[in-house]
Amino acid sequence: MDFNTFTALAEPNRFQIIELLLKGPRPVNEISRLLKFDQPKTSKHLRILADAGVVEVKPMAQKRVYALSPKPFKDINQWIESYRQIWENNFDRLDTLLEGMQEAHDQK
Amino acid sequence: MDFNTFTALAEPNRFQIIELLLKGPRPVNEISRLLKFDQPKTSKHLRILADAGVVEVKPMAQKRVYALSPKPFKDINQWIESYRQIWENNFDRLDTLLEGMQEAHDQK
DNA sequence: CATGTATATACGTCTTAGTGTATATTGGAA
DNA sequence: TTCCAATATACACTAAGACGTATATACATG
Repeated sequence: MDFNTFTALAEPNRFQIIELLLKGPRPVNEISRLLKFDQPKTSKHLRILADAGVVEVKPMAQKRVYALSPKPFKDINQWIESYRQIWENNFDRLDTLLEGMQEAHDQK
Repeated sequence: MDFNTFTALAEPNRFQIIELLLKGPRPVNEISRLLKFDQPKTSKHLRILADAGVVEVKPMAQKRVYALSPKPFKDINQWIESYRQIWENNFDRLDTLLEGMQEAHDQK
């Protein structure tokens, strides 16, 4: 799991952008207008999202249309999925807890 | 969706802690030892994780055993799930793209 | 090629967050 | 109560990142 994805999501402004782009691709000026970000701010966060592989760009004339990339969503989904049995079980694995205590004891 | 969860996950050291705790609850000294973090560093990141609701503490004598909380996993799962149809479809919604362009045009 | 529109980047500033060291707190045992 | 083990916190320092302003680049059109 690549936590650049999480880094990208962990910033409020970027999260807003992502939630907006979930409705569909948008050019920069529209993202700016709808989220009330000035243009450089929008571009900079889009750059970070693009570097993290969260969004992709399609040039359309002078405009650059940004769209979400499915990969990070699939990554997160797979990560969550791979541990599903554990967290769906509410982590109440008392046995592993005791095992942990045992290791700590051995260390002394 | 609460991106405090993402903030908690987005830091490499904390992510390591989470991956360790996925194997089962652990007391602080064991987390320190296994991840080669000094003790204050471990405690501080655990504090952040606890504040974000990602981990829970159970005092056991002098030791404090940390365990993952299922809630953030369920939250992330639900978030991903709620948009599954969109990202599984690879976001290729050209119609919404055109709709976006239209809005931009209306603005002028 | 000159101009306007759309977007990206450079730069200085400020804030946030992580780190290491030292110290405080908590609980058990002698 | 005194001592030790385990953990938490305070503080000063540093680095990363976000912001606003100014400027550069890209493309279309006349």
